[in-house]
Amino acid sequence: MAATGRHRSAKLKSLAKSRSARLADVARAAGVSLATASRALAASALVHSATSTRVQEAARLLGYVPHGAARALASRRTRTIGAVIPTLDNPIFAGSIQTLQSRLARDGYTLLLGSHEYDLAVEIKVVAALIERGVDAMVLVGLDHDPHLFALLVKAGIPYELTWAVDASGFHHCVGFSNREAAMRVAQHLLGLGHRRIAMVSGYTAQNDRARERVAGVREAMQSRGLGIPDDWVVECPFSIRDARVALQRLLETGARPTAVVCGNDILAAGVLLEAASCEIAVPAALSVTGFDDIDLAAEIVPALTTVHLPVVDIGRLAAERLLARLAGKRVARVERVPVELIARASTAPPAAAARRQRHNAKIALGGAM
Amino acid sequence: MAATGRHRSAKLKSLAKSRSARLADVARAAGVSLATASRALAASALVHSATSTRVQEAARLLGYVPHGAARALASRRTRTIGAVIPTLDNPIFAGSIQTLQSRLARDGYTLLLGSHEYDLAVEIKVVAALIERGVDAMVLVGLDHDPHLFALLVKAGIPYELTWAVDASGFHHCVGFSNREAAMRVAQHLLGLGHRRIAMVSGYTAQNDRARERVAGVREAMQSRGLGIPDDWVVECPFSIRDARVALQRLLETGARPTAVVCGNDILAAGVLLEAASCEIAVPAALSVTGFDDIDLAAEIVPALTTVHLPVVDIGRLAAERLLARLAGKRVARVERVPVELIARASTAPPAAAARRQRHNAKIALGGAM
DNA sequence: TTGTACGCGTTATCAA
DNA sequence: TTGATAACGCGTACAA
Repeated sequence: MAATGRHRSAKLKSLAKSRSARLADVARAAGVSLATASRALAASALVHSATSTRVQEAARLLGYVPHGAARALASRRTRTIGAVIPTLDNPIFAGSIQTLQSRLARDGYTLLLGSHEYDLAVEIKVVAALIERGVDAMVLVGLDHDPHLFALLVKAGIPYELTWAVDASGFHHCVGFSNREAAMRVAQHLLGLGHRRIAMVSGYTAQNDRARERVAGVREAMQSRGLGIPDDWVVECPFSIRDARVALQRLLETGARPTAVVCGNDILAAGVLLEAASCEIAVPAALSVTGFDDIDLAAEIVPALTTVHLPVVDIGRLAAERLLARLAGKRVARVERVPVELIARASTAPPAAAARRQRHNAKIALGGAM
Repeated sequence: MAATGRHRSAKLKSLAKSRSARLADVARAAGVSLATASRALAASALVHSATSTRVQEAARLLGYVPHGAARALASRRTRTIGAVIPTLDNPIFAGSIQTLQSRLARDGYTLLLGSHEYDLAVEIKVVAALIERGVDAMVLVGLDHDPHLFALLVKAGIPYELTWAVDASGFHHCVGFSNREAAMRVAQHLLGLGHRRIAMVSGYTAQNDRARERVAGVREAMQSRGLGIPDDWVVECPFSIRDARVALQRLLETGARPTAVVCGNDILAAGVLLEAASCEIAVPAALSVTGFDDIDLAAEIVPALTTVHLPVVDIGRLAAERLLARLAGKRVARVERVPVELIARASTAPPAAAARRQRHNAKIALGGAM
């Protein structure tokens, strides 16, 4: 119906009721210049409070909504932050993105989301797309990335935070923890219980530093006791309950049976627990099982899962706050470590042999001392 | 180091090696005008293929990245789509967002994500923020929204799709299914098994049409058999395993015990199953339990959960494709229904009394007929 | 098929 | 404290 911009008559324009108001309309209504209107709405201190309220009022009356693209073009920032994660199909990433998004929204920032399903070739394309969208900053997961990815970010002058891991070199800004040390603690817990025959069910380690470091951590803890893990006792599979069940089957087919299975995350551990149950392998009596992440299910499943608690919410919040601080020109420590904690629950116990030995020793002790 | 825009000398500018290339640079390098360069990169048919390749090459050499904001300002579209969901802390939303995002990315669109944690007052603010960001279209969940929300979208001329439900009035574009009918099917399954005493554990229904319709569906199915549900047999709680456990406890405290519990989703059902196990209530012998959604866990938990399978991936994909089609000027059916399916697994069985009766009848039948 | 020139709606600079 | 005006980088109607 109404003319839509090709006709430039001021009178027509004021009649085209559907055209949404822009800053010029607000300025005219408030009887000030464009510049003053802009400053008033930006809550700049340089404007007289009377004019400021007049402008605010005019904006409210006209239902003025700033035009993001125009603002971005002029100010050279979009108030938009990109996050690229492996997948949303994992409660820890979903939870941390959730927090990231709410925290950013509080400061007027919006989250642009991308995911790559554990394919780093996809990841760099997603990153490029977000850069083109003009994100002011970016959140990534882990240390493994396409070699050109950081060059892209640096060239575009985009600050970024790596999450869920810490960069040993201290070169990248990051907020996370040492996956290796956390995994070592899991292994030490099992070693302390008397386990010597430990197997693993892990996610694919090829393009995933977190998974790789968790395997390395278990290996390292065992090596320091002169122990090792046979290659066919480290089974890699996708992060799903079903795949983990198959993985346990493969593990059990290797002949010799482990007394404990360390899993790369709680999803895998849930699969191992369920498969053990359906094979009538008692957990923890005949097999100890550990997870990683401490998702909700871990505490509720039977038997409750021994796992490593990760501060999912803190990671999202800290990533947001560190980026907001940096965008505001503040300095932050390059590396921010968050605490992780081993939660010992019912899925781990001394191995059967050790349990017998312990009972035996206890009897002797009782008989001797008392 | 280098001058950063305050100095406008062309010579200085060409020396400031870090300034990223813009279209003018590409055009100059290729020896064409701005317009031709623009068209060549837009893969317009109007350009000679030789010039086109020349421009592409120049762009590649210069590492040219289009400026999203400038492009958006000139073209009046951002190639960005907003999605606002209740929470990512639910595998069905996470999964469907995942698909939505990948499908959009395939067509060069990026996803702007917001969530509101089941608070519609928050939702409308998030929507307003996305509109200001200039999203070309929007995806929402369900039918319950702030009354002003649609006005906002219409005024901004933004197409949208409602998901996970169908609008009975046929007014809104939507892709989903009837939550009421799906819930009726669950109830009919239980009624068919012989259950008459059915209770419910539901999410909060106040601002959530999906939850409300599921409760209504069960009530409707029972009423058509002259049955009902006492008010204290419909317990509402947050969507978490822990809260569902508490809900079942409250249900059992009401004195009379139901023979079946219909849960608003699989998370709640998992909580009910786990709590029943820890109370030594045999499922399904002493209590039947149903879920809704068919998340991964449903098929794996013991006993495997009878639930309604929802096509999570299809909903995300269809929402994306319908929106892309509409943005391309094509027409799509206002309402797109996706099929849902009752999956009967091990968590449901005839109630104990009915089971006794059935065995009894079977004996008589055997004795009489053979 | 290509080029010219204007407009997109803001912010920021500079002068008043 | 305010105003005039020049960017910001690109798309596209129109002319050539």
